[in-house]
Amino acid sequence: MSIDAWDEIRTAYHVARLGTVSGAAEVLGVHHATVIRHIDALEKRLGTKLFQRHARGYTATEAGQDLMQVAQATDDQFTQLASRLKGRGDSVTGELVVTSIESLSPLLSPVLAEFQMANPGVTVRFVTGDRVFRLEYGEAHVAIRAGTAPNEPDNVVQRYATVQIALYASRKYLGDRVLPIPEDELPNEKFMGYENMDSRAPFYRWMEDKVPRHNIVMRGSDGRSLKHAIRAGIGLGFMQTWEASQYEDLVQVVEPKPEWAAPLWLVTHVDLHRTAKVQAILAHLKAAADSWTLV
Amino acid sequence: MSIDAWDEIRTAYHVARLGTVSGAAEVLGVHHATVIRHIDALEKRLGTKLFQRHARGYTATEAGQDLMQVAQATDDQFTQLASRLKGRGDSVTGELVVTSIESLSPLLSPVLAEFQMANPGVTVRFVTGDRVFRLEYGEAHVAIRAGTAPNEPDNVVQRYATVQIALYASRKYLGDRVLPIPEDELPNEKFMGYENMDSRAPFYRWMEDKVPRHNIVMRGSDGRSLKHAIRAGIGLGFMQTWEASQYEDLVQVVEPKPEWAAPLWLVTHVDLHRTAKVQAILAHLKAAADSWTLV
DNA sequence: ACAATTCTGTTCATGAGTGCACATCACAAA
DNA sequence: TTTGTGATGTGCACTCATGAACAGAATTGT
Repeated sequence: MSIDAWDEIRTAYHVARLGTVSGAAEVLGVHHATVIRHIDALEKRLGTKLFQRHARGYTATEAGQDLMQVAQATDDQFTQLASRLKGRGDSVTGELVVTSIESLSPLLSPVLAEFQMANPGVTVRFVTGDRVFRLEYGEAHVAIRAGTAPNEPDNVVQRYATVQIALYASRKYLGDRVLPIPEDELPNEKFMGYENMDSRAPFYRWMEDKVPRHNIVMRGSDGRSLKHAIRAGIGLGFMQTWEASQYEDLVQVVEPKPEWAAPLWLVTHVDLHRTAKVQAILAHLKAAADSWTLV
Repeated sequence: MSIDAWDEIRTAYHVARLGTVSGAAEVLGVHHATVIRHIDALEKRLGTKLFQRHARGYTATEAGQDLMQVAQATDDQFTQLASRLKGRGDSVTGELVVTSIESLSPLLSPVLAEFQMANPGVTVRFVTGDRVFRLEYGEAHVAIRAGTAPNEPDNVVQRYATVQIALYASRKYLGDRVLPIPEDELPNEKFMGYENMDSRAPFYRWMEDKVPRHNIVMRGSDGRSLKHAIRAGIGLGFMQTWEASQYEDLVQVVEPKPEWAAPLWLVTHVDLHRTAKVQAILAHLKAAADSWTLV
């Protein structure tokens, strides 16, 4: 059975500490009648006299002194807690959880690593997965979403960068073909796509639209395996321009189309958005985006 | 700067523990609106978000988890305190401070020692002194007072035993005198008295009245030295009958007079009177008095 | 797909707790 | 002795925190 009158204990603590009801009332910022009532209620609740009353003030009994010691410790702990929380709100320390779809991982990882090195006090956790991590359940501080603008309530959404998408193939696949390949001949090429058909990404809808089923020769569930397949020369596949540019053996078969481009969104929960830590990572992400050449 | 909203912390603790406002409200026995208000107020006070709100409930942020740990410890300590105080009210343990005038020390000491052996958990402190120890300042649990009935407020006074006083002398002083000495010849004898003249004890007023100054040959500040002086044969002196009867060499010169008798009073502070410890010592003192043969 | 349940969040009337004023008492100083 | 100060204690008016009711939203069960 726990005590459900912490404020009364706090009142009793100050009375025991100062020795008088009036003094405690002044410190607590309440009327001395309130202090007396708190003491009476607490003694009734505990079934023990905590103080001996006399005209010069209240002196604590053994029980009262015991309570004072416990309350003293509590007061110290609460004070420490308060300063700790105040400091935490203004400084970037502790855990920082960032989530995004898996395909943005190679883009974001170095930025996050950079952020961690700039803020040694913070532990960055970068979680990716097929399921959407929900900010409102505290699963992450920041989410980088792609596609249509998310409009969940209680989430603050900011426009971020835009990822350009183009069609790539390896030199091995192309051989000595002349580029560019005319657009109306593209459906005859072999393609690769994602495992889950319900991907609403515009470039995949373009592919499902234009390319006959039998020419989609491979599907993968993650971007890494698709990338390897393209480089192995199985066929054409969509890639982000910045990622493809890192590989010498990949050739841009079709230039990025505006309708393929995927907008990115920075999403944070409203309860965490104003904290220094979240603001810091947002600023860092934006600064990194400025140095990107995605177009 | 300490926190002055312990109840709000308690509320937040239960919210963090249970995960929902409704659940916390039920445990706390308050309306869920109250819980929401407490959380909002506490977050505003601390300047930090403690929870992320969503339709399924509240999940604690890092700050909230920190608070929960501290509050958990506090709750444990308060629970322990409560059970400790409850036990203390019903059991006779800890310190027991008894005060009386110094002259009652030989009468009470063995009784208190007996009480301590019957209650091993208690530490008896028997304080005597010329100054009156005040119960209302918590200086003692029980006082044994002599003389006129004390009527301090907030003190509960009970009639105790009556100490009989008589005039004694040693055989050495009396020699082969025939007893009793006629009352009108008593002023010619040598007397001993207390140092402080303002003693309002009736037998001393009798002495100051009847005996001329030059026959009061010695004054002492404590009973022990007077007792030794009487046994050494310096003169006559007042003693309590029960104490004098323990010494073979002392002779009762004048029988105890009713007007010399000193009534004893058991005095306790009203705030402590109902505790088991005080009740136990009072019962023990009364039982000891029943076995006395003071008359 | 729809209903039921279970949360949060807000508004408004009410009552418990608070503040005020005054009485009382004890101690100290003039 | 008297006066002044500073403490506890108590009745009364009032305010603020609380509780009730309702609305909205999301999840769960059928």
